[in-house]
Amino acid sequence: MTTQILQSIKSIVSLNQNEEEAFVNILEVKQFKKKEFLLLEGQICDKIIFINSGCARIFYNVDGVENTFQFFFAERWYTDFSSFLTGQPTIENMQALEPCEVIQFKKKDLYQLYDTYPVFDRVGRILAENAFLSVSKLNQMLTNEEPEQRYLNLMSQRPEVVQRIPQHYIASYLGIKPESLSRIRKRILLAKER
Amino acid sequence: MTTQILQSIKSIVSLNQNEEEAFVNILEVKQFKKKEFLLLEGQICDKIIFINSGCARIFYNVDGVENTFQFFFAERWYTDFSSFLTGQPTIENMQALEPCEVIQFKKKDLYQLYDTYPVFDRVGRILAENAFLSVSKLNQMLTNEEPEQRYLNLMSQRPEVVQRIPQHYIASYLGIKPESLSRIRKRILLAKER
DNA sequence: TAAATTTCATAACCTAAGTCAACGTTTTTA
DNA sequence: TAAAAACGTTGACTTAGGTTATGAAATTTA
Repeated sequence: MTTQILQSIKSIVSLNQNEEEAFVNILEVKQFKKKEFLLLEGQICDKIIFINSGCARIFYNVDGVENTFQFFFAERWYTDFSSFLTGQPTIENMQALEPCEVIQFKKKDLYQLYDTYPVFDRVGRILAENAFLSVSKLNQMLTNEEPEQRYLNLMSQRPEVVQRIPQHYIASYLGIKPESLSRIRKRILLAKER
Repeated sequence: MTTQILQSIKSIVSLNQNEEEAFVNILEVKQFKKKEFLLLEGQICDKIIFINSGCARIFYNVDGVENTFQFFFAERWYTDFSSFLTGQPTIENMQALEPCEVIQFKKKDLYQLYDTYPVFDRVGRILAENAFLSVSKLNQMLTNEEPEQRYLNLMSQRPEVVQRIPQHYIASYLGIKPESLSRIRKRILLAKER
């Protein structure tokens, strides 16, 4: 159950037996059905989530319109770091798109680990840095790429998104309507045939 | 010269005299003329910049097209945290839009401070956290807002941008062409008249 | 301060995305 | 497994932004 998350941690730092046990002790395994919410806007995000299996999307809700901005698959870490840091309610929603098994742990337990085993400071810092790099990259794409180009890049760089995620969520991720994505796909198909 | 940056630091942590002197010792004051580059793509961003006066923009260069994604004024911190962390060359450009006086310090000097005075760990962490919050907010805007709405928000939330920054840079920040911003401004004006 | 450059606005036309509606297919659920 | 819901495509039409070109005003620079 905890094999994957331990492997992920150990790719960052090496843990001795005490440290590993202490870490495993704060872990909680949870199952979510399709469409269930792993995180709901308004909640305070006081946990860090690691996805064992399944996939989920993160979206903002603006006047009833859901703007998807990221997809997460197995082996990926997630927290709304803004809410996690500030203690303010989150405006992000995380929803299972397939049945999900996740491993999560609480902020307060992590902070206790920080105090007992300094090695976890480094884990926390690196997770935070990765979160930063991930959002920065997303912003780069949003700033520099048109929807059609983003879709082409998605196909080549993250094929599992195009294969596993329903198109209307991908459209939302690209900042366009499902009808427009449908047209883009048609354009791409026609271009290929020539 | 160093009054503003010290004040900014002291709003985060309190420093004793030794710590303050050690910090002031790593500071370097620099002047930039209008249009000069404080950071150029391809460089490794191994410094943190604090703006004393003037203003600057950050942009990506994509096939000769400059995509502006942030403006900085006095009292603001800047580093390309991605390049700073990874040691990879930056793809960000920082260009003075007005004559600028900045205070900067090097990564290696900061890391020495970390080792000597633990209080600076907290400074570094909080600057990093703020950097994250800032990119998250940008992501929110890019994901949730249309150019016209973003311009209206810019006018009310950051009037100094609209007042001091040439329109074609603002257009780029909004992800549109100067001609389109001109039309948006006209639309807003007409709407006001009614 | 005169010339050069930059900035901004506007017009005409083009293009991609939005909107609305219809319809067939796939998936979910009772 | 039958009915309901969700999903994806297409068409007709609208709209916002892109492109190209022109010119005036403001700012910079020599």
